[in-house]
Amino acid sequence: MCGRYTQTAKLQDLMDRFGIEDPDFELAPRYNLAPSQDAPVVGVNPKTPDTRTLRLMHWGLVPYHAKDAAKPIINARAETLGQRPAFRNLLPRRRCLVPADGFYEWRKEGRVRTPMRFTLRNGEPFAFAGLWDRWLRPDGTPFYSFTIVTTSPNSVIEPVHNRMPVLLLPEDEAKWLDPAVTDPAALSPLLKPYPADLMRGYCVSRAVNSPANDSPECLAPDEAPLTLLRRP
DNA sequence: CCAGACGTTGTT
DNA sequence: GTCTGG
DNA sequence: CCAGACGTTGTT
DNA sequence: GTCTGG
Repeated sequence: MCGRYTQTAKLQDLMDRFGIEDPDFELAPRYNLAPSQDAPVVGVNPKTPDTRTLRLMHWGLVPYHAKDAAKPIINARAETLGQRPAFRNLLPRRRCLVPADGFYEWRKEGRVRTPMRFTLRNGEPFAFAGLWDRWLRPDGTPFYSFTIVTTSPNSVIEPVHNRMPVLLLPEDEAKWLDPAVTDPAALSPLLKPYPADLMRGYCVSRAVNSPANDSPECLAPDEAPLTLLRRP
């Protein structure tokens, strides 16, 4: 999973906590972020271990060795992160936090697919665990991109989907961003399903289905599926 | 050794 | 670049 | 993830 | 059906 999320508040919090200066792009809330779009990401930069970079990156990892950007990777399985050739070199040094405050999954009932939004119960923003990379376009200009780590679902997500994105516990965010931490064995314990009792989910408008709809309408609780079943 | 892949999800 | 498959 | 397209030639 | 774009 994890092919759509919301990001309306976490940035300032992360900037404060990690001493990041104002970015050179506008901070605008996003209600329906989709793969292949640009999203703000806080990354560990191996060349400047004492600082964190906040920049817009393309959702859909294009590995540095790629010949073209034709096959972006939007998710990475936590279970095999340290083994896959494409990821094992990124895990030690190219981790990132992807700020968010909700994500969407589609519940399947027959052929009806109802979008649901999952958030923390306390409504606080959070961060997905991500990996990023830099690819060089044919013209030599850098292209920054990231992927979101997924894991097995907790009991809140499980009725809807067989995977869920990794939400880092707030107390684990600093470790995920610490360039001094390079041991996969120290990192993989962070990539667990988020505690179910701290999460909730609710149905939202089918407006979410189109990535072109990037408005607060995507956040509003919706009971529309019931009206579809109503008979005169 | 060289050639070719390097990823996930969902759906049937 | 680095791993896998042949 | 969903929505929407699914093509070629020649010319600049 | 399958790929691309958002």
